[in-house]
Amino acid sequence: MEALDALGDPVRRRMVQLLSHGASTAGELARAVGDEFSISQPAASRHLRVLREAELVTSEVDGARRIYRLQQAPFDELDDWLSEVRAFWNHKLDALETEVARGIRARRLADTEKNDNKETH
Amino acid sequence: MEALDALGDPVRRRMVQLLSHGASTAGELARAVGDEFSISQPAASRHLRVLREAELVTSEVDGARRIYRLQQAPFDELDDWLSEVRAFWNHKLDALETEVARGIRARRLADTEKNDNKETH
DNA sequence: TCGTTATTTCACACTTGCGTTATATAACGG
DNA sequence: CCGTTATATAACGCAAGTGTGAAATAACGA
Repeated sequence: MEALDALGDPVRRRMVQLLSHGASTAGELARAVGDEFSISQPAASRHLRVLREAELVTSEVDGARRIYRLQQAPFDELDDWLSEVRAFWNHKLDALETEVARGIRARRLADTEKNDNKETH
Repeated sequence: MEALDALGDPVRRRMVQLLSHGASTAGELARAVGDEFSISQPAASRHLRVLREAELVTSEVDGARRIYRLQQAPFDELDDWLSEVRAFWNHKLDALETEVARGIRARRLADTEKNDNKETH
């Protein structure tokens, strides 16, 4: 799931989203994200490079411009990964509860939420 | 899709995957990823914090230990995002091709793949 | 109550990533 | 050919992320 590495950035996610509506040129993409995120053309170009290297997109030369297109495979993989992860919600009970259930449940209600919030913040 | 920010790290992805098999304690998770990625327990704890703050997991106090659990909502959102992106493969033609198709198609075959590889590397 | 176990936080070093401006390429339209 | 347009790369600064060891907390078990 190296695809997720590349998607860990809002600019690139936006580019992917834009590309999901159809192929686009580097320039169009750069202008779009440039407006939305206030970044320069070279910055956008760099993001495109990351997407290319992660093989989430391909670029095709058309004269002086490059046409970018989403690539299917990595998104299929991502979907598989997600499905695998999400599959567990079909279980009613999970591993740890089964193993060490005794002793845990008793103390739960008291300290759960508030403690969690305190330590997170 | 801030969830994707947190998932842009292999250690955290592994943790999520482990948690998808059922709840687990900070210690168990730390040992698991510690072995696989050779990182210390505090490092693992920090990753758990990121997951917590992204609300991909919740932690529950159980005496001296913390039980971590996957949270459903963010994964549902991720799934929605992915579906939206993937939806475009149902189209046969995309925006740019429709607009500027003339002149593009002609040159395609020649320089596509090799140019792309050269510039990517 | 004390040593141990579980986990987080702190302080800090180091690496990585992202943005910028300037510059290099290359194709276009006259 | 030349100026313009489209993109990518280079060089560099800065902020963010990640790792480490040490220390703070807190519950546990005897």
